[in-house]
Amino acid sequence: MCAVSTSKLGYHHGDLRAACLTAALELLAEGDESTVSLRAVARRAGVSPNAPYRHYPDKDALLAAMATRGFHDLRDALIQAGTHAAEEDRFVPMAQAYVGFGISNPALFGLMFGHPCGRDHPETSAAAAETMAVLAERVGTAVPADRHDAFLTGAWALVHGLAALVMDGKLAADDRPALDAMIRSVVQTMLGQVGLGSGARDDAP
Amino acid sequence: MCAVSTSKLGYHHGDLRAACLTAALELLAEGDESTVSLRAVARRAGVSPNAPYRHYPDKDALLAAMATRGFHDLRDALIQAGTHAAEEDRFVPMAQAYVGFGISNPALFGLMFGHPCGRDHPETSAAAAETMAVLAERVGTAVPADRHDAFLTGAWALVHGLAALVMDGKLAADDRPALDAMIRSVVQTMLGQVGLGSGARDDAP
DNA sequence: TCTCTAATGTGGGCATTGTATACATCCGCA
DNA sequence: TGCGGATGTATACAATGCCCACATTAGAGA
Repeated sequence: MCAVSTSKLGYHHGDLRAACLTAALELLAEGDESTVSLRAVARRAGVSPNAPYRHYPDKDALLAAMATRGFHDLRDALIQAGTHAAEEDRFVPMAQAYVGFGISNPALFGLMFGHPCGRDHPETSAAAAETMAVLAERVGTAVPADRHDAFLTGAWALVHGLAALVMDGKLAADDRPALDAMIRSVVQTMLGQVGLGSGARDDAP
Repeated sequence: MCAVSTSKLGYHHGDLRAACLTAALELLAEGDESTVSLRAVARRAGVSPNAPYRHYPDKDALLAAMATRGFHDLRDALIQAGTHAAEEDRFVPMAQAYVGFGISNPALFGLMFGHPCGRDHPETSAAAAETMAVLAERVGTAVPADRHDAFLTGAWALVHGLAALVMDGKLAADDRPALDAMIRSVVQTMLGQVGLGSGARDDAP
């Protein structure tokens, strides 16, 4: 996996920076945010407790790097979802991808949006902005001009709120197809009036 | 403030349970979630580090109690906002109250929705459900029946997403009136056609 | 009024965590 | 060959969550 002269893994690790990041993401996926301690990360990377400090000034920096990775993954998922749909009906699959990302990576999602770690880290903020730009760009074309900003904000808030509520267990989500159908129904109900959405279709694809 | 036979505050505190809760809420308001340590709470309550354990089995129980209080406050704010408006235009002030609560108590809001502490605590879940029931009840009357569930889910997701995004700094919110105007614009754009919003009817109740 | 008991608060202690400092080791370049 | 900077280690410290044994007190029953 590593391609940076991995030969013997002796005193020097090779690419400890990346190893810490993946170890931290694994730990986060296996548990919740409290599972990610710098020492556990170091342990998993097979390295002394303080070694990560050579690559991240403090724990928040590691968390911010994780959040950055999360935003990039979310961005890619949104792009892919957007390309597989007709221009007028892009919003539904993108909403499904957005919520789906949250379902698949709940702790990471919480880190990306809930944790203050990204606030002071420009890389994380940039990644977040980039992600939202995808949403805006892919959807903005089909929006009536007079309500452009309000609609974009509303659409973004809608998907984000859906994801947050589903992840919080406030909305039933045991079954993925049922969840996708629910998202489709909600999105079409909310956007069908504004000029987006595909009219009156409410069957699953 | 306390009315539980506060006489001398000697060895026994009088109502340490409540004192811990308010101390914890103060600490949360002054900083972020990491500011709330059980020991700091005990310190502020003027009591030994382990005294809180007589009233809360562990830290999560205290956090859950805080979240419960938060949900009750949010519920009250929603109720009050809903009563001060005409029936058809209730949703805008309620959305403003929802977001306003988040702005005023960002750390508490994050605790209420982001933290897994409320998951295992039925009191917290009940308070959350109660809060959402207010939103649903006050709005549900004006919704077309065929899309009832989808609309309620969407409306809830919309306000919740708005709050989350504003609090994350993704949406400009330096000025409160401007924020309220933005919320009004977004909500009316998304909901105006469905039967709510500032719409076409003008009979006063 | 006196005593016993359970509730409540204290004190000491342990493992874990984030982080600072000093030291060891190694790679690349002169 | 030798040296310097980058990288990892060792040691240490304060803070935290939580467990245990003990002290204190309030209040019910005699």
